[in-house]
Amino acid sequence: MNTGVPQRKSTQRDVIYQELMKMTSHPTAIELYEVVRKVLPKVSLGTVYRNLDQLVSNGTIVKMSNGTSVRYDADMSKHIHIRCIICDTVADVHEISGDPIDTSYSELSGFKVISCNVEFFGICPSCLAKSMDKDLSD
Amino acid sequence: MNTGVPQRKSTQRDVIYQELMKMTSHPTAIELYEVVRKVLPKVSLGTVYRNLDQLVSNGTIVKMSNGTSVRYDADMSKHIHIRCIICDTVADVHEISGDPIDTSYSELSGFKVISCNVEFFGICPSCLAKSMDKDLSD
DNA sequence: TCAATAATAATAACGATTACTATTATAATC
DNA sequence: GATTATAATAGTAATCGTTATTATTATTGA
Ligand SMILES: [Mn+2]
Ligand SMILES: [Mn+2]
Ligand SMILES: [Zn+2]
Ligand SMILES: [Zn+2]
Repeated sequence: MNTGVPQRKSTQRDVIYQELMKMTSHPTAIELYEVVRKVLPKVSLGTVYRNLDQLVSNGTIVKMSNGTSVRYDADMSKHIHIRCIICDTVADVHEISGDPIDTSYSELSGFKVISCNVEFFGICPSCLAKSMDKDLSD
Repeated sequence: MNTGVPQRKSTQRDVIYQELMKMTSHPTAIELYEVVRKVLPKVSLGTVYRNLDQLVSNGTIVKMSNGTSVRYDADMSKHIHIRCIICDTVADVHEISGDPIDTSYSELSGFKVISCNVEFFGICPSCLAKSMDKDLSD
């Protein structure tokens, strides 16, 4: 078993993290699994899930969800996300001047704050174009 | 079937929305289902899911997710959320002065913006107290 | 009243995630 | 280097939130 606390070296975890770092697509566990398999063909999906959870727990990566899919991001630089409600693409918005939100808000409720996710929802340029095409053919 | 667009009157949808409005707990679909059953004992879980989706689609309510549970909120006033990573409680933070985030950030990526969710993650006062107790008994 | 069809209840199916278990890999001790 | 303890893994089964299906019911408009 593994409850996330003790941690010894693991080739699988290293590859999972390295491959995630290379990606800018905010992959799901399964999408990342397909990538990791190319390096470690015998890796199991459970190992990907377990290690992603660990990496999230110790603050090495972040995960986000819209209720449909859970996506992971190894980019810990300050940025927010926007997700297309049509195709589920997640794009980064790095051009943040100053703190996007005031962390002190959260302290009002007596919580010990660990992390924060700011996520916009909308329609991506590609899906916008497609819906234009559709409108024209009416 | 129902793809969310046409909409005629429905007792079930009214009760689902009314009961959600009474709650401040940000219930899951199943939690809300248990409440709605007390009013409409024959309601089906699928109806709750279908109508919640509809209400989200037309902007009447919002949903949020941390990857584990999807929760719904009928409170559309400007506020953000903080969720306990231990017990999954979601609390409101209403004391927002001005916009918590600058919506213009998202426009940089060419998306048509529809909504935004700001969610903090942390440990709630109750779970903090419990972890204190635990530490003492070590 | 009557047709058209949106919405529902009941149930089956699906799929992402988790749990389980025997085996393997790691790190510490001797 | 051998021994030991146990974290981590691969493979698989089980779980469970959500969707899909379908026959039936309710709503709306003519
Ligand atoms: Mn990102
Ligand atoms: Mn709220
Ligand atoms: Zn899109
Ligand atoms: Zn808590």
